[in-house]
Amino acid sequence: MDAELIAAVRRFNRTVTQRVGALDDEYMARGRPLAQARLLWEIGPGGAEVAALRARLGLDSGYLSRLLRTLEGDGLVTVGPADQIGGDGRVRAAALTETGRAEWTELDKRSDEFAWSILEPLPAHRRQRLVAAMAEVERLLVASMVIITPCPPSDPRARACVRAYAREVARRFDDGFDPALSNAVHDDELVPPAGVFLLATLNDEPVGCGAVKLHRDAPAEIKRVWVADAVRGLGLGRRLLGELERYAAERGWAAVRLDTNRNLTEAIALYRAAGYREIAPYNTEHYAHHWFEKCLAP
Amino acid sequence: MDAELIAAVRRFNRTVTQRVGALDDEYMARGRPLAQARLLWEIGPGGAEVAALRARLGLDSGYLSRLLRTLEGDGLVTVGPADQIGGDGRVRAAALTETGRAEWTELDKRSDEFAWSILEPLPAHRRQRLVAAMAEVERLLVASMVIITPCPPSDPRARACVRAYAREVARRFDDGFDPALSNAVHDDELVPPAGVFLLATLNDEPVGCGAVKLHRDAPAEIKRVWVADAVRGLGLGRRLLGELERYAAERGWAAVRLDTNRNLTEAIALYRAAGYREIAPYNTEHYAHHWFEKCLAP
DNA sequence: CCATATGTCTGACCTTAGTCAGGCATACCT
DNA sequence: AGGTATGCCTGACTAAGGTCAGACATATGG
Repeated sequence: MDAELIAAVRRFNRTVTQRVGALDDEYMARGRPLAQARLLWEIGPGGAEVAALRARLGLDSGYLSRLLRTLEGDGLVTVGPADQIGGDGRVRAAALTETGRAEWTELDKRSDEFAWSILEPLPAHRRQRLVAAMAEVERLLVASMVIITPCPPSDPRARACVRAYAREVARRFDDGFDPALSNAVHDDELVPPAGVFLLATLNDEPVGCGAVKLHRDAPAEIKRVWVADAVRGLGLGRRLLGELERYAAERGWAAVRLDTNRNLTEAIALYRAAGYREIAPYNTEHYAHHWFEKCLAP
Repeated sequence: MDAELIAAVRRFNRTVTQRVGALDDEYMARGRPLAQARLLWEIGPGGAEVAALRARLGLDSGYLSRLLRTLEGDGLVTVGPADQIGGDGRVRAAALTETGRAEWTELDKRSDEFAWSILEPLPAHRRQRLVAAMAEVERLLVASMVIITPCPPSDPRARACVRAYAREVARRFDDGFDPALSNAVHDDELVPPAGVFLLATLNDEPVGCGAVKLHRDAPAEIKRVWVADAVRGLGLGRRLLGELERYAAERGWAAVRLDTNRNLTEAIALYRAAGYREIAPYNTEHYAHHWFEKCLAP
């Protein structure tokens, strides 16, 4: 059965990604070297910083620089200091010239044409089905591309997640969210062996997090489970929860618990579905309305 | 609305074909140049003729030859005369050596691993959904990659289709199929301006056909609509029928008709669904039980 | 103000992918 | 038998993609 699933994925990789990918590249390139076309596309009408381009395209710094010089030579692009107020004087940004913008528009048009060439031979109802299936594949692949790793809570990406988490609860709690009123969590409580902070990333972008504190002589406590809007509904919350539970269980904790606010309804549903049962308050968290516990025994 | 469909296809191309395709290549290559890895894979444990490899991989004859020399030099492949009985002495075939077979097995394993790395992060029900959606995308993309073009009926690919058609009806008619008992169709009746033969190909492989005779002072007549097993259920029959009707309509014919055997139930269903109505016999075809006609007025 | 890190750039270099023209042997046609 | 087509091969060549070591200017931390 697993073998069948694997065979299906392989068939898909072969016929879809290889063939469609190659055709897409051809459409994109239109005579120009592919790397240049991709770069031009990535710069886009709004321009982009050189470092961002390097990260997005995964290119060597020297190689990218050379590609930019070529596009500059062809009059498609200008590279200059990225004059953001108070910005770093070393950082430079690429922008499209008039010609470059025209070229970009042409690429955009060709990309549309290619997409249409896939849809066009099909009757309307099959088009709908194809698009629906593509969207499903895309969503699930994105879900499978999310990577969860332990990460120090002081890491900038971890901080960004926690800030996003705070912003969200401030928006959703009935009375906003004032960190001073809430039980604080210190960084060192989320660093082994006291606990752990897990970061979820998609293409190196942080998209979710979760933490667990391993209390001495008490159940472990789960904190700060958060999932970015863009990747909700993909089961990431469930995965984070599972990883946190596993972390505690492997280190000998027999139960985990957590508190939550009544407005976080999806979170509450998630906890129930994951086998948590509601218990009496075990702390005095100002913003909590529900307390849950789950037994980790095997 | 069309724009939305196009946007969805573009998103799919970008995240799925680009990203997964690139990863797949990386897995495949494992240090070796990608072209070599692909070639090794394509040769396979059973070996392959050089010409077949060239066709499948779309490589230049000189380039392929050089790649084979490299693999030979690495002790992975042997190239020798393709000793099929009574075969062409110029044709040569590549086969894997012991080492080559081991390498091939390794590639196979890695391909499995890659597929599993996509499935693994997902819970079982999402895995099922992903595989189902992939299969759907694959089927519909295959459908959209079939190309229909006019083709002389004497073309070897056209002949192959007609032979496959004859084999199939011989198998399915109650009393077999003896061409001598059936109304013959001459090649020149299916060449413009007397008529046309349409060939459907998928990656240059013939996968279906259909023809129409433009009778003087009578409705056009559709013949030999056939679709290969591998691509049934993708709407190709309907597409062929549509193209044939269009061909006749554009040249001024107001109706098309055709005859068929009672055992070809899907064909009969197709004709009815496409707007054909059953009429009285208009010929004395020995194998026909039903006669259909469709009005082409706009 | 110094030492060190970072962002971008240039020059030198290499591999891979691919094209093209012609060569040689075998097959096919008349 | 001779002429032409075909299948595979070699040699010569080019472009594209990519790596690496520094150079240079601007931050950043003490």
